[in-house]
Order: sequence, then C-alpha cells, then structure tokens
Amino acid sequence: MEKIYSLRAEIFKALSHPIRLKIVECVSIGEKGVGEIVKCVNAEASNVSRHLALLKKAGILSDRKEGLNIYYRLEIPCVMDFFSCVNKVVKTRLELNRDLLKKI
Amino acid sequence: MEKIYSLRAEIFKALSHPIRLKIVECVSIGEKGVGEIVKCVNAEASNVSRHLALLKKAGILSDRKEGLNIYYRLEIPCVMDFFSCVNKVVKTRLELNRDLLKKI
DNA sequence: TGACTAATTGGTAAAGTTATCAAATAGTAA
DNA sequence: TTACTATTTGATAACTTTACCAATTAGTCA
Repeated sequence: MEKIYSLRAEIFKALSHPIRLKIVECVSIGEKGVGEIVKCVNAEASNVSRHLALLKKAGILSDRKEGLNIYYRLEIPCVMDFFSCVNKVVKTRLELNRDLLKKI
Repeated sequence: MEKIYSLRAEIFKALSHPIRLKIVECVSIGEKGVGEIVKCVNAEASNVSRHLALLKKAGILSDRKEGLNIYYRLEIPCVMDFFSCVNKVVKTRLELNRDLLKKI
C-alpha cells in the first residue's frame, strides 16, 4: 500500500510545473496540435515536447497522430476541478503576504 | 500573469511526494501532533519535519504550538477533493498497464 | 529522389530535491 | 542548575529535473 502513494504523488508532480499547468489549461478547451500548444505556453518547442511527453506518461494527456501533426487532449478532465481549490490556496498565501507587508 | 502559474505549480509540487500525501491524509481527520504524524507516515522524524515545513510554506498546513508539542492541521480542506480524481488517473494508468501485460 | 515541415530525442550543465545523521533549539520539570 | 523530551536545523552526498541547442525521425509533396 506504499506504492499507491507514490503513484498518486506522480500525478501531482506531473502538474507541478508552470509550463505544464499552462498546457493543461490550453488543451482543456479541446484537443490541440503541438504547434498551437507551443504558442499557447510561449516556450521552446523542444521544451514543450518534453513537458507533453511527461503529462502523457502520467496519464493526464493522450495524443493522436494525423499526418505530420500530433494532437494532444486532456484525458482526465477532472483535473480542471483542482484549479479552483489551488487558487484558493494561492489567494490565502498572497493575503498572508499582504498582511505581513503591512507590518513592516 | 506568468507568476500565477508558478504559484499554482508550487501547490502541486508540495503535494508531489508520497510522504507529504500521507501527512495530508493523516491530518485531514483532524489536527495532529508531530509525534503522531511521524507514526502515521512511518518515516524519520527529521525527514517528516522538513516535509511538514514544506507543506506549511505552501499554505496547505498550519501549525500551533502547545508546550513542547507542535500541532499541524489542514489549512485548506478542499485539497482532499483532489484525491478521487487522482485515484481515477492512477486507476486508468494501472488498467493500461494491465492491458499491455496481456499482450506479452 | 530531395526539400520541406512538425515534432521528438541526445547530450549536457545548472539548479533543485531528498534522506540521513549529528547538532541545536526550546519547553518542562526535578 | 541538570536532565529530559519534542521538534527543527545544518551539512552533505546522491539523485532528479530542467532548459538549451543540435541532431534526428517521420510524414508530405514536388
């Protein structure tokens, strides 16, 4: 039962990079080609490609080939539900920082 | 608007370790002292202490001192909602592996 | 065939994460 | 004060992740 925690942790790790979060958001609206995704996240293609491979390996995205193009899509849409909670944590942190700032 | 993605990514990073997931689960039922948490996750105290500090820094846990003891509690309970979705991803991955196994 | 485009992969250096053990802090109580 | 307990912190070595540029694969089409 130790292994199950490592598997779960891998999913979070897959989401623990700003570029990968942008990718997930970008394809959440619908399937997108790599070129589009590269524009969407504004990073180097080879870099984006590795992040895509990682998200796919984690089971969060799946891909489909069509001619020269490869299209990625969100395999598990429920990950989008994380974001409102994550924003809540971020907000709490920022408010905490603001309160600390007041005391200086 | 780039920074917001890094802040979000930090939350996921904080949850991307098996010990830290166990800690979150352990305190999700209610506030717990470090000693209890150490038993709960079955790891070295100094190691657990660092993971606790990291979760606190991320804004996921908060702490409270009482005499010699320090009690940690889940600051943002909505993170528990992640787990059913994460389990879904894990399950999909395991099923995929099982299907691959059949083909060998 | 060769030229072209889309995407991935190899190599690598810099940066970040983790576990471990020893040492330090801080609170309590004799 | 000393002794004791709970917890954190310092130092460090092994390991992992990342971005970058160059090279490669794979598909299309003239």
